[in-house]
Amino acid sequence: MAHKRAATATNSEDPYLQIGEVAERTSVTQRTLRFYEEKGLLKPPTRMEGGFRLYSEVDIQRVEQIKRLQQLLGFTLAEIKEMVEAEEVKMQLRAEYRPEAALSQKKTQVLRAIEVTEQQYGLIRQKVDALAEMQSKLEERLATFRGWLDQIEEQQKREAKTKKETKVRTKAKV
Amino acid sequence: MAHKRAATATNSEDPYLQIGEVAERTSVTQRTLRFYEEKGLLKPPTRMEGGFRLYSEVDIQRVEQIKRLQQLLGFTLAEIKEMVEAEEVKMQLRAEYRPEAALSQKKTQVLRAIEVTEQQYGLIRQKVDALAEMQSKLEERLATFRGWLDQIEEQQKREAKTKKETKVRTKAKV
DNA sequence: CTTAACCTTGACGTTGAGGTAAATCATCGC
DNA sequence: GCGATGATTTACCTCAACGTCAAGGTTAAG
Repeated sequence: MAHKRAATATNSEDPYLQIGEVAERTSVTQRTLRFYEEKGLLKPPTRMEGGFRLYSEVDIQRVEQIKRLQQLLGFTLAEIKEMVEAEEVKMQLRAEYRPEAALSQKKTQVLRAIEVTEQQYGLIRQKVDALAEMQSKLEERLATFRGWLDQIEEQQKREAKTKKETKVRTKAKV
Repeated sequence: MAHKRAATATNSEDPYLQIGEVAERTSVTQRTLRFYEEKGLLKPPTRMEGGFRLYSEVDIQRVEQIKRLQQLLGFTLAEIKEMVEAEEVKMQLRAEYRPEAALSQKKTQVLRAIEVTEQQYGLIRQKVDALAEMQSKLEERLATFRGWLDQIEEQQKREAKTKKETKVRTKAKV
């Protein structure tokens, strides 16, 4: 909390971030960041002479992506690593996309990228489908419950009017 | 594999299943079944005198539900336990839904069930939304890649015709 | 009755995803 | 140059979600 070391450690171009800042901004611990690096989920960041890690905005994006994949979608870190590597392939592709390269070679790269992306797409679709099904089941349930509730409330009204005993007939498939 | 003990252990009404059968049919290990029981995810099944567990079809359904929640949605067993307990509430509700009960009491129960279900619904919606976003991003990507591919292929055709050197201009936002 | 195939409980092992602690080095403000 | 704060590594700890023996009881077939 004390002496805020400027976000830019070397006063060069990009605002480089130290591990503490990154941890704070992404809400993961420093340990986790090092762990991800260890496991190949984050590429080893540049360092300053002292050995301190210097992260970029891109790294932050990646951490956030990892968190989403993990928390919302339940991927394991191993799976995420694969996806991240695929991402890497795409990035490389983009970086190396120079007209000078042989066309056939570029074609191969693009094809590869398409393949990888399609695979990811398939995975996500599967999950979406499964979720959609659960969702509709829950909707059905809710409808049933609400129906019951209506009947009960109507029944209550009627009961308030006539003190006579009445039988409720509200049995439905849940 | 040898002497197939009949699926019905006691020759009473329902076809009760032993743990081995259940394991096979649900593709989880016996250990996992006992583990789930230990953790309260499966209610303790009935036993025969020897102590052998006797499962019902309902138990199988539940195991499959657990698997879906776990694998497709990345819920932890603890979370699943909560959901399963909520499910239990609903089942109880259904079972106890007799006209004899006080109306106000029934109303409370139904309200509770609705609340629980709505919470689950919200959880699922969150995930669906997040997934939908990733999905559309991937679609965008695929479109971009396919565009590149088209350009490359056209380029190749042109190159085949004229041996003249040509510069490709295909830089897009990924 | 024996025996193979199941089942029981229990205890310890493993893997994934980190947390915590200790000892040392680096930086910054002064 | 000093001291506080923060970073680095190394090492061990934890919790979840099972796997894997171990030691013995149960059941059906022959």
